[in-house]
Amino acid sequence: MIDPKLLKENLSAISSNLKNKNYMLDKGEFLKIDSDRKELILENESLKNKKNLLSKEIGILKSNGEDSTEKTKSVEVINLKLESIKKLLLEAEEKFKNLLLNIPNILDDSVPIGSSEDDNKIEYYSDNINLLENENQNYPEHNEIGKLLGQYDQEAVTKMSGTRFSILFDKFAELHRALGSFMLDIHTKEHNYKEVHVPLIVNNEALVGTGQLPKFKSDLFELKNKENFFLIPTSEVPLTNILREKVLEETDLPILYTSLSTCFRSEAGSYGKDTKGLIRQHQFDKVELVKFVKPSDSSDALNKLVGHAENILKMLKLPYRKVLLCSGDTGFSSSITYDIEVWLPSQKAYREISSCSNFKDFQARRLNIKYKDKLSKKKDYVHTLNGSGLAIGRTLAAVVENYLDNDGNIKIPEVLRPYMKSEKIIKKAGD
RNA sequence: GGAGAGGUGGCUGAGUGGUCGAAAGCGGCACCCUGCUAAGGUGUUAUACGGGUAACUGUAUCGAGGGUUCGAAUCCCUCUCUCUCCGCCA
Repeated sequence: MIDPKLLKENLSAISSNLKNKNYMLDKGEFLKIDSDRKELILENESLKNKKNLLSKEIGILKSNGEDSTEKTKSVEVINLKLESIKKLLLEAEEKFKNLLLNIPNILDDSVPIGSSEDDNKIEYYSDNINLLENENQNYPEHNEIGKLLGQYDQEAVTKMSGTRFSILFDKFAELHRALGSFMLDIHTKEHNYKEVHVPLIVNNEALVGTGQLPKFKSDLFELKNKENFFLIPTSEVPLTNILREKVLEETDLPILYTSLSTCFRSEAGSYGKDTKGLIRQHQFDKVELVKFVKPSDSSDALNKLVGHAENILKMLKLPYRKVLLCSGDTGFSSSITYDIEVWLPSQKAYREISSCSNFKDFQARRLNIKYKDKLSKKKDYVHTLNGSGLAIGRTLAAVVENYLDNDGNIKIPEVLRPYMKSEKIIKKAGD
């Protein structure tokens, strides 16, 4: 959530900043809602003040055995007024809050202005270590490879769950598990994150806190037989909500959490996109990285976070590039976002495999997560960041496609071999 | 799922209808005293939001929400969390 005070004081500047994110702020509406609310608050408070004073006087009169009916009547009159004001105030507060909850985060100054992904800024290409030699050849897609190898069966899963789900067998299943373990091990042992096992179902408030709600309900799966329950679209939600309503000591920071979890997305509005394979699923696994840091550290923390995601790709020797998203492509809650895109030979394209964002105080404000400054002892909102480290299904696809050899087998990346019972090659089915 | 007990400031813990934002102690901070990392003394010490240059001041907050009342930490209802016991279960 945007700081309402900041917004009010810098209305034009912030409104033009948000315009770059394709959000049109109605300045007049904001000012009106804000002043209406303010007026009601003041009236409410002054009436309560009168009431409190009178009640106190009544107490004194009564203890002296004096008559207090006059004053009691005055309070009754005030209470009637308060009742109607309270109603109006609640409405005004609701309106104000709704407006604020629907305003996206302010963009960082370093975000390039642009309207679509064409305006994103590619900052880095890795050495394309694994690219197969013959670039003109048509490479099979990971799902086709999987089918040939007997590890993947789209028809079977469609019968039980429908499209956008997958079933993996045998070595693919093992590879999937290995990737998760490998990533978690690197993040916990080398990047100092604490591993967390999270719930896959969360309530409405948790999702409002991280920014998925109220605006993006259609992207979520909501449980039907139980009120106010949603499947998580990413473990960012439970991980970030761990510290909700907390005041941390400055010395506690930074706090780094990582989690391997299943994620659920309705993928509404993406009909026909990425219909094959593991790229776009209703259900997928992902290792998530979440950071809570001091505001002064957050920009550095983002660079490190991106580095942690890149590290996994480097260790897997997968070709990738790093992209700074332009203003129009940066998400609702984010101030600045880097995407890591992995090379998929079959698509002859780089595809997003990680998205790393600095939310600054946007989520912390919604979740009320603060820290106490060591010197000034003042409380302030922490900054939160998160990124994928990485999406398992897409990583598996990338490994399968990039490590395909000329015989149609897949070499297991060196770093995964300890996790794969020293299997080096996924053999063709029936061998 | 059933039965019971409980949730008060950084902590311990008083407080069952009025001057209670809340005693006392501990802890913290400031100063004083003291010839030395002891003991003692005095004062101070919750948070959020709003008004005022400021001194100061208003509102809210005793797990959460609602109710009764002129007035609620205190009475009533609902929820939630913790603890104990029983049942069930991976």
